[in-house]
Amino acid sequence: MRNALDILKERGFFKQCTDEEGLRKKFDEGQVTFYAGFDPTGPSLHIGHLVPVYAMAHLQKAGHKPICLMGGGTARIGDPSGKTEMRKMISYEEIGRNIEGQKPQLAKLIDFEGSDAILANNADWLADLNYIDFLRDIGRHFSVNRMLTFEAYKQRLERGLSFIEFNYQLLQSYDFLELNRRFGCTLQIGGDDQWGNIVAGMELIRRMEDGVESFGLTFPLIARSDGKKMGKTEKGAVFLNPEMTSVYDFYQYWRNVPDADVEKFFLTFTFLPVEECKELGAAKDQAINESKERLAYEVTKLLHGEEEAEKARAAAKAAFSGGAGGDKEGMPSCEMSAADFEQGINVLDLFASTELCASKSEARRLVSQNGAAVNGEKFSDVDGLINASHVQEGEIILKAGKKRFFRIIVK
RNA sequence: GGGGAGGUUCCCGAGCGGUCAAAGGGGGCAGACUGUAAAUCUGUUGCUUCGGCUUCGAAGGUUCGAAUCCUUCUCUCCCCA
Repeated sequence: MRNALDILKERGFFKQCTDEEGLRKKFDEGQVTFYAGFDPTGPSLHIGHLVPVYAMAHLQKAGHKPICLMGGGTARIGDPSGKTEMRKMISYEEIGRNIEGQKPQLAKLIDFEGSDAILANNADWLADLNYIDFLRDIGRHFSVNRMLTFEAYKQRLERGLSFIEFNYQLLQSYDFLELNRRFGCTLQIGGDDQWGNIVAGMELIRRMEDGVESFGLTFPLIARSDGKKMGKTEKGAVFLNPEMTSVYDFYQYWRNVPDADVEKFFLTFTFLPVEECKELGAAKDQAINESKERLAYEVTKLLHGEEEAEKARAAAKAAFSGGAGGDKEGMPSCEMSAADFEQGINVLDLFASTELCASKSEARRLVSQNGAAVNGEKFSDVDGLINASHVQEGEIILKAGKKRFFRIIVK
């Protein structure tokens, strides 16, 4: 079997490693237990959280043992790495709900059922820590001088850093130590912003466990070539929970990715062979456009299942190829009664009642700027009415701009 | 605890008694161009029954009139202890 390190490298999951040769050897020798941390500060993971999950999936496929560490304890504090603001504190109760929400999402990519993968929660050992004991046993191994040299803290020193956040590194290091003791975990992986915390954890293990060796590996932070934040849209993050981000929107996110990112996204977010990813990403013009359709389908299939992916693809095709034919099932929609259309409904009111427009003013703008369409026909009369004559085959398709569709099912 | 600087529309940031729904930039939306890409250009960007209505940390007050002045409260940042 190929060394897991090579797999990560060729798919773009490798930024730096504390001891590459040592880790390579370790991977060759047998199963390595590794972990990555997740912050249950929200009810659902979003696309931006996925990189570590994919990396874990690759390592698991290569025969290694993953531990997903939910930061049930640390979520109450907030990691200062890469952030300029202190995070809101949330209750244990909310954290518990968040963990329940995220678990099945992790399971889409990581196999918990038929394997020895572990889902841990650091609240188990952090929640009841004794402050004095912790300072004595753990705190004494940390040098403030040293911590202040870490990039994550340096930046925050200018903006302000609370003592609580300053302690994050100790807690994360302690996590690594605990996982090492409990499960023999010897490798921590994470985004490159975690480098400092990972290294600190390794050092703690070395000191407290009498020279036990551990490793750290980080992946590059995945950014979009257009500078937009990964997984963020105008509407906000693209979540994995279909109630927060519809499968259709999820699909559309990948469908609309910049050309320059296609190869990278295939490598990172699908399990297609490397060669194929490169080919798909190297395509030009119409061909790369088709690559994006494939990308959207593959990623949607992985995270929402084949059936949902088919629906989203069919809905997108139906919407973009002129409206006729195709399955519109996956398109955002609502139901209205036929009686509502007898008198006719003002276009502005209708658009404003859907997710296409947030207010009537916005609808007015849209219509007067010639951005609205009904059943594929431009509709620019602000005072126009939508009535029964617009109902075609029991539905009305509204369109805002070039690619936002909404389907009204008339009963 | 003492002193100072501030909180403006999605974000940054002007405004400092009327001409302010509030400059400018970013972002967003729409149009043109395209490939459901990028870049570019143009328009637009509080809500509205189009009469008005609600916004400038919160509550009061002064004024014909306040984002702009006064009082109290609150939050943030900085300096000193």
